[in-house]
Amino acid sequence: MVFFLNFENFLKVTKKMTSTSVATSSSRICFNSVCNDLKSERPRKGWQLRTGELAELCDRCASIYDEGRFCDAFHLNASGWRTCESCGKRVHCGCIVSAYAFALLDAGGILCIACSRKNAVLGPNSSWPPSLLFNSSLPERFKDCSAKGWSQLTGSGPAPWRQAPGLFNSSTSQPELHSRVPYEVDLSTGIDRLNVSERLSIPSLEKKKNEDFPERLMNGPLKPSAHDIHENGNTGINCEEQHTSCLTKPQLPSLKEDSSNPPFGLAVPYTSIDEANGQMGVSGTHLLPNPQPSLAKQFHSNPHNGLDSSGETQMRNGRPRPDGRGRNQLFPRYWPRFTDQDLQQISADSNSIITPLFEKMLSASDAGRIGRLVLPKKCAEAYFPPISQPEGLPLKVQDSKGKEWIFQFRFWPNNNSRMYVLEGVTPCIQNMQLQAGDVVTFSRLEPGGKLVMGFRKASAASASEQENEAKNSNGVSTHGDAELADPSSWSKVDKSGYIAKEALGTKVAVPRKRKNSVLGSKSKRLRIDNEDMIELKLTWEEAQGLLRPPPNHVANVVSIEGFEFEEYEDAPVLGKPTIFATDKSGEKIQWAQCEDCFKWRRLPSDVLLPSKWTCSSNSWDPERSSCSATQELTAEELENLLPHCNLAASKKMKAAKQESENVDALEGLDTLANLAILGEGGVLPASQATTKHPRHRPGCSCIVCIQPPSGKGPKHKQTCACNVCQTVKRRFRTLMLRREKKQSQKEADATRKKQQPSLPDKVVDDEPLPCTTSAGNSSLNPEKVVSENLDDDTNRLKSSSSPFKGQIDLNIQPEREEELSPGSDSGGTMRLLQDATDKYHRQQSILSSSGNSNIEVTQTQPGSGTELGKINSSIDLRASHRDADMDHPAIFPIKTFAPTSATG
DNA sequence: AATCTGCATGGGA
DNA sequence: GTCCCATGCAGAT
Repeated sequence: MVFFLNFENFLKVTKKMTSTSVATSSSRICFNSVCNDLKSERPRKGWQLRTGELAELCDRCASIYDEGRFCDAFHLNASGWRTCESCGKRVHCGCIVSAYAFALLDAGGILCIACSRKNAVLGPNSSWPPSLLFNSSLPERFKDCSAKGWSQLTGSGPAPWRQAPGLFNSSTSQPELHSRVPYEVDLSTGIDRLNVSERLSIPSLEKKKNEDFPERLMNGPLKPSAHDIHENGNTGINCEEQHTSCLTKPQLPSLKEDSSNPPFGLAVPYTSIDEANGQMGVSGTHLLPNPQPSLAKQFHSNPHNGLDSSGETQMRNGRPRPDGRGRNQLFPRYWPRFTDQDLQQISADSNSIITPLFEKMLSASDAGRIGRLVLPKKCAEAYFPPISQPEGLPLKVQDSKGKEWIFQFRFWPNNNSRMYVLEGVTPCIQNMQLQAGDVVTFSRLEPGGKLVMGFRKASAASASEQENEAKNSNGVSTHGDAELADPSSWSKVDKSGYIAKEALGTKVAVPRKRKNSVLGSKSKRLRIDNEDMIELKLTWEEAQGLLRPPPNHVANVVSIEGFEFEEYEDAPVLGKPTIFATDKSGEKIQWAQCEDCFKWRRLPSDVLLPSKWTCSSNSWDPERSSCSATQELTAEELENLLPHCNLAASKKMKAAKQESENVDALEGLDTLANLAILGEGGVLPASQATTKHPRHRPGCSCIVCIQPPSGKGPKHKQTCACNVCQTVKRRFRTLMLRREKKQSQKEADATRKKQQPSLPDKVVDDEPLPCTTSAGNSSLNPEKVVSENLDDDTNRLKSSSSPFKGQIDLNIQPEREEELSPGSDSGGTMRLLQDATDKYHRQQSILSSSGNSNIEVTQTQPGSGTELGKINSSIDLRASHRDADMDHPAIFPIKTFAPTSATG
């Protein structure tokens, strides 16, 4: 059994070791347990001992060792010989000397190191009980795959099991961390290394440590091992990780299990923490994740190799995992999805082996300026050093470029649990130019166990997640939602870089997760739902309205989930939306609207206008190069001419202009993006939203802030005259009046509809319309909602002509958007009407009886002679849709607006 | 005032 | 109901 270190040999080794390193230096006897020759004056070095020193051998043994024949010579009769599954060569798998001479196969059996390397699937046998991995002074045949990485990467000297301060201590780059860090941690071992004195000086630590350990052990990262006993007996810091899934489960002794019951039959005595003396009397055999990178997929297929007791879990999972220790405990969304490129990116050294550990999509918080990256708990506990103190410890992480970062790995107590974070990630995040939605990956670089942090931009992440999904010929994912949600994932645009992410970032910076994505199911906050999709569609329609093909380029039209997007071979240009048409003579022309007077001017079809264009720039028609000149188009012609989407964009542009105080400096998509985050009253948030729900200031009276979370806490009083309550009450009145009107004058109403068949623009309430002409009313009037009186159609019509008011529509009930959206539920209008009536009566009762203004109003406007009138909206203040309200404040008006033609 | 820090909250699984 | 975790938020700096 490969893993069963021959106990006899083990004892010999450990005997030698316990006789200490002295044996290697002071003893004159060859360290080889079966050799009693005297060392020479200059003893030659053999394998590495736990102390970090090298076994000193006599010349003969050293020569044999160097030739890689040590086991052949001295362990021939020992147990543990196996045959390489590939070349058939016999390999001794049962002693320290041969620790790196072979690699364990998941499917069972071993490969000699040569075959292992040749196949590039397994590194040196990281599956060895780490306590036995003495690898600094291996025969030449092993060295490249074993020890050198340790010293090189950790800077901790040749002994891998020794402290690797270079990995985790605060180092000189962050001296301030020193004081905070009583630990020295070797990430490769995954265990924090308390300086002995400090460890001892923390009485409660061990207790906490014990608290830590069971969970840790269950996660597999830590297992008591023997070498402390044999070696130091005091520090016990020589924790090693178990580099394989093979040992995960069986080597997860509960601390309650006695060390005398070494699981898995490993002939390594276990001890648990020395509770008696409070010392870390035992070094954990740290269970490292299976080091096999994705390259070794074939070896994951059969988890049962007789050694892999974690195969149970693996089988349960039914899927391979790059890391056997933690992955089975991780949510799939954290499963690393490294591509070979990722791995290559991380490891330029072809000899290095990357063990994907986990990955995480950056949340807005993670990518924000706070610099705290929330770590998935299980991942943190599985792959990061155990920490018992909230302060945690510094963690040295190398990025894919080799640059080292030091983060503070810590946790916060949270609901009897912990919340693990990496602090101080901002520089790294910025360095990588990551933003919310991008994916950071954590992997382990072997040998050396160095923690490596990679990343995938959202586009890459999307691509990688959607590997199996069809891409159209232009490389644009057919999944329009996420692609559209994140411009960075829109390859063409992203590639061009013409559309700065910032331009759209306010709307899309948050991770938009794909439906059905394992990464996307976690948080509703991050999830894009149908409503968002509608919003995005519209938004991108608008965006498309602003995109002009680059000169001499013709846009390809790409259909993504039913929506057409223009795609340009070259970078698109942000231009003023215009309307292309053909005049009576058949000449292609375009109509552009002046930013100042809003009159439409005829222009040649091939001209490209800046996003802000005025009559004065109309060099093509000198007669109309002034705003005072009359418009060529009649209102009627314009009405027929204006496409909805262009108008929407146009109007937004105009709205933006009129809101020049806030958005003066913004152009093109910036304007759109900022419009999208206009808050109540059309006020642009002071800072770009990094979260979907921007932080509000005290005193903020927006619908979000005036409501306690989840509707708890004090409610509005009946006499409350706040904006919201007034609006709600007004809408009640409106609804009531309408209902009465409709019920009592049904026929009259029908007659009126017939009398106004040519007014398809008759719409409801104050909802701005996305596609009305932008001429005329376009002011962002924050008082619009309040001041409006919707009791009559005239007012409705009037108010409806406002294209955009930059105001949250308080009548929006996001979760009902779908069913209420025009066209989506034409048959349900009456039902909704009934609902509204019921709710109204209910709320009236509530209002009159309790003064509680937790009002849910459903306001319904049945079609007024046209289906476009079927716009329903509702408000549920009780529910206080914090996120929804603030997430898309400026979008709501778009979503529920029925398209309508110009009203002049 | 801005930023940092530690914890609380609440939606979602 | 529990747990996770994104993010809010209040106090500290």
